[in-house]
Amino acid sequence: MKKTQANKTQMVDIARIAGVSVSTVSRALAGSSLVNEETRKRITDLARSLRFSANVGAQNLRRGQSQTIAVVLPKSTSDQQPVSDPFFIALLGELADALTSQGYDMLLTRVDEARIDDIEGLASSGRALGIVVIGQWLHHYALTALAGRGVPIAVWGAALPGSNYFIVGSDNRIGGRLATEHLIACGCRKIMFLGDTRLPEVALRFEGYRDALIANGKMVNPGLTAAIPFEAQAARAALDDLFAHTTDFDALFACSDLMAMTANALLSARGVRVPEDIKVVGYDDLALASQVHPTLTSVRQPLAEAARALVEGVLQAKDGNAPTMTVLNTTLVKRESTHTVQTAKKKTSPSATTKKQR
Amino acid sequence: MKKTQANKTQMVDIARIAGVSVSTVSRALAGSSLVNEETRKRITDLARSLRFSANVGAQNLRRGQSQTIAVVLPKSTSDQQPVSDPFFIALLGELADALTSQGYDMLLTRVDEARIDDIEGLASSGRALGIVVIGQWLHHYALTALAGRGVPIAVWGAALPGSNYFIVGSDNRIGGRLATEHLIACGCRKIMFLGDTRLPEVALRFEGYRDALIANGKMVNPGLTAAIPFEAQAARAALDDLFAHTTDFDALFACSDLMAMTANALLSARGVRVPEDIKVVGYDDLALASQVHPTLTSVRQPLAEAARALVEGVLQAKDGNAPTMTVLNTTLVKRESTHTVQTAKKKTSPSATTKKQR
DNA sequence: GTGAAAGCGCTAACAC
DNA sequence: GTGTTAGCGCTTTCAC
Repeated sequence: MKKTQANKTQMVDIARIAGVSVSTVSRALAGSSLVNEETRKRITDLARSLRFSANVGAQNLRRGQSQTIAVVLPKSTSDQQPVSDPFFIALLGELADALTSQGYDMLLTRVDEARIDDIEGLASSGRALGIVVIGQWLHHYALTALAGRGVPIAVWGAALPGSNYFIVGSDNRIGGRLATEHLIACGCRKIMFLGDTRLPEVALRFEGYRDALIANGKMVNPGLTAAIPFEAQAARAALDDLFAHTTDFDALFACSDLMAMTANALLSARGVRVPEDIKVVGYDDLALASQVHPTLTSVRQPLAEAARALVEGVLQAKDGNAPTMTVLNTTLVKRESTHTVQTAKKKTSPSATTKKQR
Repeated sequence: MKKTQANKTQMVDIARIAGVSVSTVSRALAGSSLVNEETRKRITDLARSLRFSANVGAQNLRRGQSQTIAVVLPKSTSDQQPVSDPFFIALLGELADALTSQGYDMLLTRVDEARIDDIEGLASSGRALGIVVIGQWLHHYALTALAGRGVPIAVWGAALPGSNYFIVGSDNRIGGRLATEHLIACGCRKIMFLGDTRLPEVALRFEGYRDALIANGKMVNPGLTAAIPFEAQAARAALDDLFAHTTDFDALFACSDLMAMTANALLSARGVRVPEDIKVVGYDDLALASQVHPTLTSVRQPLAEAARALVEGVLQAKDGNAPTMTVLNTTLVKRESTHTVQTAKKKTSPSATTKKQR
């Protein structure tokens, strides 16, 4: 008895039954016009009734290419959280759809940030034709090295001029600006910026924040900046600490919705009301943003477009094209957390209780 | 010039440089003890410095098996949401880790529920050795058919006795019971059950709910049941409608944290306080449950274990073993949303405003 | 229009 | 210990 792949039907079986050669089966199934219409129908019908699917590995081997794209979700070594931010998940979902609709398989891998270099194997082993890297990154160097070695990668992140790999991101600077302008328009005068500016994307959002302040004749107040991390637990601790020390602000601009929600929860627990006492803007416009109370004003990034651009990027990278940066539009979605309230304001508003600067 | 896989180094290159045959390279890299220690070292060093990874497709083809497991996330046709519930994401993350740590690749696919049968191709094409199906399902029939055809599947869901495929789930009945008992212990007397009992898992949770009521000498009140769907938008609409018609309850037991949070938000918007006026228990114990205000009491399902069991399940299914059902422990995590408050209760408590039954 | 034959990159008998 | 050889299931020349 021949050693064969766990009794799966294969082309040779179909060929035998149909009384043709394997090549004809292959051609028929590939929709080649070289094959007689009648035999083609016979073969395709047979294949369908046998629930035949061609062995993809063999196809790839023969064709010298794969139809799979790897998606890499970095996880920080410290943070053992399964998946950090819902935002990445949303992007992941869009990626899955974008890939599927274009006929690619999606290989999902979570890699320890410390071993980011390992992802090269995904491409060099032929498992995937290219790699999409999602996530916050302080990894510019590693990614540059990978791309330099010819690994096809496209990265979700901030547009860093002169990088040698494909980057897709939203316009963080405009995003920061829109959020801040809205808060200013709501009458806020002490807008606290929440986010770690060491991250390129956050740095750009901060620039937008500054742009908006300056355009309105204000200055950036260093006391109104807090380097809150993205990771949930750490963010909560940092915010709690922050609010324990100061409440001398009348608005928060948080660099993620998760952060904004956590801030809301902590403020709420302290008896501070949103939006009456403090207005809050988040970033990402998660589905959840419209489910919580108060519903959250947020900066939306066009995820479906992002996914398409990332796929396009890897494919281009694979073909050896020069890297590009795709910057997508951001928009502000206004909701309850920045509503301007008509009713008499409590004089106990925290923004009135302490003096500027701590 | 030979047609070769986009200039990737392969075994033959290493063999040439090392002055040995391809088989020796293969053996050395596989860690075979048959090969001389010295040559092995030479070869492995060479491979490392060349950043060589063996072509996985060729390996699989030759070995007649794949090291990939497909994970399927059904999406309802109506609901165009990228990914429905954060719970599934959390499970997905755990699955990714479980698979990685056991040396398997994860192929992620989202399929339209209507075309659930298509997933057979993932296995029959050799892309994956088996399939993990995640998600709410009214698909028992389709899954049974798949398993009947020999497709190795393991499913996250409710334990349905006599099924022909591997099932992993948590103890929904105990979960429902724990939640309800806790609410009873908190002094609640009109506990509303939120969830669509057409779903097997929800039906079991409802049984647990009933168990707890009966054990405490109470009866199930049909007016205290609402078939809220899991999907966020629909859930919000259904809850909004529910609360518009009745507030004759003093506790909510929601079948997902997402549902509980939405309920919280809607109640909050109506001026109802949690936990002072109404106590709320969710299900899933999302990371978010401890980030919102009030923090949410919830039933936890052990996701890491679940992931391991699912992987184990597919592997067993692939080997043709008889299907098993794995029922994991559920535990109750108590948080603010069910705190018993000492301070004087407002008499405007909604639970006191209307009469039993609507 | 169809078949025969070669070979994708690798592994595993089987020789030596 | 190492090399030689024969495929894994498929696609694609090249014949006819």
